[in-house]
Amino acid sequence: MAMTLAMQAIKSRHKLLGSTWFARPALLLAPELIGKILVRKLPAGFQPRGSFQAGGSKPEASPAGIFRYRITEVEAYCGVQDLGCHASHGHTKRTEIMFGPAGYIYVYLIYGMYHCLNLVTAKSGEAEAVLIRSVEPLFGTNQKPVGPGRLCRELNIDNQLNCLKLGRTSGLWVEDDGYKLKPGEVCQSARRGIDYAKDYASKPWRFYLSTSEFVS
DNA sequence: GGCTCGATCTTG
DNA sequence: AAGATCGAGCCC
Repeated sequence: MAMTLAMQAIKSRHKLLGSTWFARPALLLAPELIGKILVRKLPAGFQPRGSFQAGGSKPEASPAGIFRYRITEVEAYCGVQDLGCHASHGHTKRTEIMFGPAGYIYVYLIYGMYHCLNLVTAKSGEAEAVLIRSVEPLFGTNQKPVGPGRLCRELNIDNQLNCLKLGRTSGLWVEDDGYKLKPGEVCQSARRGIDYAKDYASKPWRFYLSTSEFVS
């Protein structure tokens, strides 16, 4: 399919968000990630399982293999003092990436069968990250990649991406297309699945788009 | 080396 | 409501 002028215009407005953008506290960054675009470049032959060409039933054949998703739900994990954060146990092999500079990918295996995608934020030594919980596909699809485990399965995200830097090289990055949220559209709640985190379990550090169906 | 448990999802 | 499934973290 030929690239139209309108498509190019929209594409050129997309701004790749780099390390500097991510080098802020997770609590500030998490709500700002809502409405941004998660971009996944899949290897040749791979594609999201439910994708299809708009108006048809055939799988989408994107030559570039690039798929975009609006981020609809995230959680902030805020360093060693946050008992819900993996880094609360200090420097370990698994959490070392969180102590590093912002803009890196932290993927871990959960329950032996699912992966969770996190983006490292804040400055080196702070061990903060944002968990991407749900996204809304910006292309035709039958799948609803709702929930962190299903999201990673849909986007083919696993340990191979762990510790890589966000960007075209790793095949995973974040863009800002200028999409503006309405005031009050981002809601907050307690984070999921961290009952063990004592007084941090009830912190309202989950952020989600109240107007989206793509929320877990 | 062995034990425990989890930032989940599916099935019944 | 419970099972799948495996590696990190921790304690021998």
